[in-house]
Amino acid sequence: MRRRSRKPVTAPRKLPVQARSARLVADILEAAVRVLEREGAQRFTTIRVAETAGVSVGSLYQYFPNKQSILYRLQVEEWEQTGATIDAILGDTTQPPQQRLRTMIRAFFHSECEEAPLRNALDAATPDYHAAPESRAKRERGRHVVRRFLAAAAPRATPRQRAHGAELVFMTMTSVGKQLSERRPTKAEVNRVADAIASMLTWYLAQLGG
Amino acid sequence: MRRRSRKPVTAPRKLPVQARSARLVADILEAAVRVLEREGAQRFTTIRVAETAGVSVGSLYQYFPNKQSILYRLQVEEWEQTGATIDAILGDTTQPPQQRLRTMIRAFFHSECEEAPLRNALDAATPDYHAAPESRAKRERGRHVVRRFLAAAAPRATPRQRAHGAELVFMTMTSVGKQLSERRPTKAEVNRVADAIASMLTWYLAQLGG
DNA sequence: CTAGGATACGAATAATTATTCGCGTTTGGT
DNA sequence: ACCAAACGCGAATAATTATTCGTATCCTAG
Repeated sequence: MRRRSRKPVTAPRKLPVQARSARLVADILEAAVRVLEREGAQRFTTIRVAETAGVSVGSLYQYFPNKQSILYRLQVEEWEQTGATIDAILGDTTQPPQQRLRTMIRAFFHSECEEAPLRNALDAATPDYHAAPESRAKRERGRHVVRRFLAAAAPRATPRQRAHGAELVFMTMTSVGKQLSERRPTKAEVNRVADAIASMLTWYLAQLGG
Repeated sequence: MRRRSRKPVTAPRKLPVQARSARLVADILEAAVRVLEREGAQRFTTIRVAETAGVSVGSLYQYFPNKQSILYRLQVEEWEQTGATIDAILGDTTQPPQQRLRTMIRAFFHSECEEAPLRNALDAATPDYHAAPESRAKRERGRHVVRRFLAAAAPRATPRQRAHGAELVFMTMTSVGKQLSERRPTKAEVNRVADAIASMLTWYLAQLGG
C-alpha cells in the first residue's frame, strides 16, 4: 500500500513552472474533488484521480509527493474559504451581534450541507488531519475570530469567560454543522436547526455578560 | 484487498457451539477493541486482530464472514451500552427534568471521552455504518427515549415541537460529545462544556413549553 | 473407545494500491 | 532552428490485504 516515508506530506515535489504543468495541477485538484464526491474516500486512489484528470499517475507524482498531500491541500482550501466567510459575517459591525451570529451560523450550516459529500469524504480520507499543525493553525485562527466577536457580543464578561464562550460557540457550531450535513437535510430543516442553535448560543452569551 | 461480496456483512458464517469456539469469538472481539485502540482504524487488519487474539486468520473467518462484521458488531455493542445508560438517567422520575438532562449529558460526555480512542477509530473504520439499518434503528430508539423525556420536560409544547426539540437535544448532545472527545479534554473541561450545553438545552426546552 | 462433526490452522491466492523510473515529447529562450 | 530543461507518460515494482481451502487436531455422542 504505502512505502514508509517520514517526509512532510505537504511539501510539493516540484513546483509547476510552465503553463501546461500549472493546468495539470489544477486539473488534478479538480479531479480529486470529483473523485471524492462521486466515489467516496474508500475509492480515492491516485490512479483514479489521474484518470479522472486525464493525466498519468507519473505526472501526478511530479507535483504531489504522495496521495495525502492532495487531500491535505483540499482540506486547507476548504477551511480557508469558509473561514473567510465566517470572518466577514462576524466582523460586519453594521449588524447587532446576535444578528451576526444567526447569519453566520445559517451560512455555515448551509455551506456544510451543500458540500456534504465532499467534506465527509475528505474527513474520512484524512483521519489524522486534525493533528496536523496546519489544521490546528486554521482552527486557532477561527477561534480567534470568534473570540474577537465575543468582545462585542459579551462585553461584560471576563477574558476567561470569553475564551470559554468562544470555545463553546465554535465547537457547537462546527460539530452540529458536521452532523447535520450527514443527514442531507432540506433547506427548511437547516434553517430551523441553525436558528435554534443561534438562539441558544445568544442566550448563553447574554448570560455570560451581554 | 477485498473480494466482491454482496452478502449481508452482519450474518455470521457459523455459530460457535463448543466452549472453545465461544471463547475464540470472545477473544477476537476483545482483540479487535485492543487493535483499534492501540493501532487505529488504518492498521485494523484481520491478521493483526487474529494475532492479537492468539488465533489464526482462518479461525477468525469461521465465525465472521468478513472484516466489516467485526466492526459492526463492536458498533452495535457500543451503542447498546450507552443507550441503556441514557435511558436509565432520563427515565429516573425521582429527579426534576432539568437535573436529569444535566446528569445525562455529563454521563454521556464522560463516556465518550473515556473511550475516545476506541470510538474514533471505530467510526473511522466504519464509514458507512450510519447508513446501515442497524444503526438507524439504534438512533431511532435513542430519539424516542429523548422524545418521551420531553413529555415531562416540555409538557406544554405541541407534539411537533417536541419532535423538533428531541431532535435538537439528541443531535447537539451526540455531535458535541463526539467533537469534545477528540480533544482529549480534562474532566473539568468536560464538566464545564457539559453544563454549558445542558443549560442551553434546558433554556431551549423551557422556551418550547416547559 | 471411537467415529464424525466441529474446530483450528496458516500458507497460498488474488486483488489492489502507492510510488518509481527510464524514456520520449514539448517548450521557451537564444 | 537548436538545445537544455521541463514535462508527461505508463508499465513495472513492491508492499499490503482480505479471504480461501486443504489438512491436522480436538471434542463428544453413542
